[in-house]
Amino acid sequence: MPELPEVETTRRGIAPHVEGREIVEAIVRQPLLRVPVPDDFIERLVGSRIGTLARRAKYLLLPIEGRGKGAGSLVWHLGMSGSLRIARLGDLPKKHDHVDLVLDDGAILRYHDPRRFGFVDWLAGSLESDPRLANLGPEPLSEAFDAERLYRLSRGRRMAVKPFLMDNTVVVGVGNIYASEALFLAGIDPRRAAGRISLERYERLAAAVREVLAAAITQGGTTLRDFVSGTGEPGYFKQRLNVYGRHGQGCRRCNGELRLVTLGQRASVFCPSCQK
DNA sequence: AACAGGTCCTGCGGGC
DNA sequence: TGCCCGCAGGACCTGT
Repeated sequence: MPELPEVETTRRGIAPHVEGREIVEAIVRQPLLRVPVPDDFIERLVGSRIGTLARRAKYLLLPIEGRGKGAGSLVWHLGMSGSLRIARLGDLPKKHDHVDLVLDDGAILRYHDPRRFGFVDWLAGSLESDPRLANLGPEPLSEAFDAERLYRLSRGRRMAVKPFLMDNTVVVGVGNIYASEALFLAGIDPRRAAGRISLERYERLAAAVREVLAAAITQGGTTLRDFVSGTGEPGYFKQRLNVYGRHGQGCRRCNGELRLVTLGQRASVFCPSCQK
């Protein structure tokens, strides 16, 4: 479900409700997520306080200002179908509401994830000490991400540019929706070999990635089925999608029929006349 | 019944 | 031979 804009929307939505609050109760209804909820999850959290939320790639990071057992962070990933939102005492958990953190003002941070591809894990040390976070590429909205990087890392690579753009060691946070959209905006055929794209065209692609992610964050993310922000609202970027999910329909630029192909096991929609 | 927003692992083939 | 890389395919799970 969530790519970078949805995770960032979640972070912004829940932050005002959880930062600085003490966790008074932790409830784990289903510990078997992609990574099992740690055995000492509850004892680690109860009585601790939540610091300033951060995001790295599609991971949400919740600093835990621990007491006896020491400080650390929760690393929370929403997988394909996860969402974190604020509930109130008395809001009964629904099916697939796997984890609750009950806060000292009665708010509840509630994790919902039907497919259970997401997880919440405890990280005792620095972010670099977690292998999941250590080898990530740069944030797409940071200075470290630019065309020169895309160009350099792609030389000699025969894989299609779309899966290349979705490689977390190249740049983080770009999933199937926004990779498709950025390639449309840049006018690049998603099937083109990554190593055979010029620096000039990567300039357009890097700009398109930044543009589409920033616009999606502004719109509160993309809601395809069930994504909701931390406060329960859907995202409105779906109305702005040019290609994702629109195969068989007309291109918004040339009105030609959008085509569907599979690249790296993922559906990929593009306009054969606008994307070369 | 196929397909869905994401990672993680295995295995193969090729180059050194 | 052995090791590393790039890449493809499958696995994980439930809902529609």
